[in-house]
Amino acid sequence: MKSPALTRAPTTLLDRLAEVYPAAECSLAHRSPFELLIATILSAQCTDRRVNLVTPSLFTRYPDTANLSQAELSEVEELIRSTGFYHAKARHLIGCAQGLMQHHHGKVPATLRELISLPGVGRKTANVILGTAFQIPAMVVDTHVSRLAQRFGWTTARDPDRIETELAELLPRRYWITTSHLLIAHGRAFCKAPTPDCSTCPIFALCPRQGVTKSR
DNA sequence: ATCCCGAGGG
DNA sequence: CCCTCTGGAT
Repeated sequence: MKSPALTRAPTTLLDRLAEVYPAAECSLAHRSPFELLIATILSAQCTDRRVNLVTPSLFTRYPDTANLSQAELSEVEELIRSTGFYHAKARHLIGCAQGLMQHHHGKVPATLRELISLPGVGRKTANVILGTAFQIPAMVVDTHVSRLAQRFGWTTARDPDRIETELAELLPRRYWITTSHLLIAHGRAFCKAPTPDCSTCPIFALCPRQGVTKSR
């Protein structure tokens, strides 16, 4: 069945974004589900670059779920300090590992419900895991995706859950995770809050909103 | 000073 | 819906 909304699907814009950000999808794809879970929890309010700085030593010290589940809190805190929010994140990492050991045979589950029930895993993190590690259709809605979806006129909703629903209806399932990664990449590079860099934006010509948003 | 690829808790 | 948690980049 073909939804009328699907005709609004901005395929030209997405194709162009895919050209501009060819690596957007695979930036995290090389990680195992375990490593991706850890890296995604660490990425809250923190850039990838800083996450990539601490993960090597973290994974060397705690190669798998069993090791991490028995980690000393203060030791984990020290290893991840530079990513910010380290106290909460360290507790979440260890709590996740313990949850995986107790309820999932030490492995990362592949359902939204099970993922969200892990400490420190919310809807955004869960969808990153599903879409990127398990190739299950998933729409990741973070602050970038919300902002760009609004600027592009794909939604008028503010609530992330509603935005997720609307984008999921707007786009074919196989585009969900790709679109998420492309919007995130573009939101970081040019379409920033509150003032996007429209003058150097590589997709300005295709932007449904060009010039309307206050920009530089 | 101000802002980050969030989640949990009040 | 609000607040808090954190260091680092700009």
